[in-house]
Amino acid sequence: MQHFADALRAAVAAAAEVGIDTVRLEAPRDEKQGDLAVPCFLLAKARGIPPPAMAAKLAAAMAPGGPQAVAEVTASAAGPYLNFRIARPALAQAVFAEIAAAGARYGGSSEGAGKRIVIDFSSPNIAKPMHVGHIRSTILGAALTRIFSHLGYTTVGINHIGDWGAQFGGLVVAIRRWRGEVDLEREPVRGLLDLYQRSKAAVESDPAFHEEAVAAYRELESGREGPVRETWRWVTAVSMRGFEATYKRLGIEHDLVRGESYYENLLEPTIQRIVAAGITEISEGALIVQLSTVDKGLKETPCLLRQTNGTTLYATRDLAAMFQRFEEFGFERCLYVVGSEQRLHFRQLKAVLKRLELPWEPRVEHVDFGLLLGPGRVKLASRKGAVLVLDDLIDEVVDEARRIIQEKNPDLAQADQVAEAVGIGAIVFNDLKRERVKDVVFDKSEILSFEGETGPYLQYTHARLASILRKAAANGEGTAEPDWSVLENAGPILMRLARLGDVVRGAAVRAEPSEISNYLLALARDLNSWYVENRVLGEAPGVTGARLALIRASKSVLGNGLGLLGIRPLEAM
RNA sequence: GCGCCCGUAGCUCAGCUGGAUAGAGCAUCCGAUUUCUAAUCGGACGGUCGCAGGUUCGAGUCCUGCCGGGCGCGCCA
Repeated sequence: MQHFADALRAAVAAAAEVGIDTVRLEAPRDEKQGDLAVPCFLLAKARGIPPPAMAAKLAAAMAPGGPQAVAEVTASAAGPYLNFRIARPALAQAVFAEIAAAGARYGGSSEGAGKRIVIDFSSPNIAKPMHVGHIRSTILGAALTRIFSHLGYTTVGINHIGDWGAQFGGLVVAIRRWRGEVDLEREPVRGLLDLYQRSKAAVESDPAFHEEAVAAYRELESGREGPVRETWRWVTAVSMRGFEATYKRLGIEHDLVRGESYYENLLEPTIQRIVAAGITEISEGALIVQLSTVDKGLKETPCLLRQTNGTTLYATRDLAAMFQRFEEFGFERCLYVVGSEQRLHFRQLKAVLKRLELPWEPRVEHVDFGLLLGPGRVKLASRKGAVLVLDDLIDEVVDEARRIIQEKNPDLAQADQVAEAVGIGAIVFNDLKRERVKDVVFDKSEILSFEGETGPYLQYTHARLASILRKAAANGEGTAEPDWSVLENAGPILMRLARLGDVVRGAAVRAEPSEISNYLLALARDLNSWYVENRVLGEAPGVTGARLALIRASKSVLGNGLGLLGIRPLEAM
């Protein structure tokens, strides 16, 4: 397919006598206008003729037998536009050949070979179960990891779990005092959550508890082995086991699990390094870096590295982690998949890197995303009260999927596995279908609906394509020489199939998986409409052959795209 | 007050680096199943692209101002 685009640009450049870079090839809004088009405004200006005249002149030059004719392509002028239509048989064969040759790699490339992308995602806090507030980072980060891998990058997914901080002093004390009151054996995660919440309250209301909590945290920070550290380790291990189970369900893996505690010993060297650079100052007893010289917007918000009481802060730990990551991985990009409420924080970190004059500062990116809102657009706060545990949500959606399968396809084999995949597909797609920056209103009824622009819709489309292929194989159909002329009406699908690589690349550049989601929705819509009108099986052998080739290629592309998002393509549902 | 983000159909959103009559899904209404899975498909209804200027041959897209909503703003993470 690419060779058509290249040939067309070259031909237009030659016919218009301009440099190839001034020729912009784009997809017309309306398919009827053509497969590709060149608006002739700029070309006309360069040559001093009116745009419609330019378009007409180019169309003539590119007519069959003309000096710049491109094989299999018809050029026509429509006002100031030059439209191209690629002959369907040639287009179909080129696209299908590419898809078949690349297989699971289709849509990918090797452009990232030898380059590393660090992706910090999910990063839940220990002692609490993962709740719905964590799904965005988790699902976005996992999708980005797959997208970059598909483009040949070496990805390093890091789970920066929150396993450090003063709150663990309180938790340790709560465990010490009340461990007999909750079931830490059978339901350790829920038990810990209970104790965690009680410790939060106790720290505020009970001065004695507060004092003990502070002492416990100091003990933890000291690095000494002992009961406090042992308890903390146990909490970490229990929590991680819970997270791992959820990740496994979602098909998500991290390459490294490095909590905040990992950087414990790097904090002082990090501070020393920044102090040595001479950019720090003491303000109101705290060690800070002024940022206004590199970012005017940060005039009133310097970066705090050390509190008056001597302890470090969030920013200190993140800076330590950034330095460490750059030294260890020499990343091409380092992505932080973290909510947009932390924009200021990351802007500050980048400003510190700028003040240090580190050339790799632009490679650090905050891949931010909008808020998760509850019904009525109120913020779904994790600290107060009832939050929806992620596993419970998954269970609920999977149950609904199972119910619908029972209703629509009671004879389906392996219905439980399919229900799991459909339920998870619904949740994952719900989080990837909109632009990252958009807030997500957590609407359970929407997640439980499997109609319209949903993961199950895409999986259903895929399953139907699979079903047609299965039946064709069983009938021994599709072996005849395809009659490509019957794909005359499949132009939009063919052009779309050809575009996956561009879409994946764009999604990577902008760290925006929704671009793939929207592409897949459009592809599925095209396909569902198409095969209603174009019967595949039982037609003349050449007709069936050509249509089967389209189905096969489409299934492959749809499957690849779903895989990138983290949704299982299903053979039946 | 300052900084940043968002503002397209009743609701939720697409609209690629500005380009040809602004597109989907949901909701509402009508229709399609003797044939490849109706978790589908077709049709109808529905839009001064927040407002006002500006740049441009051309602006939903770029610039400025305003309005509305949200997030954040030194010793939490």
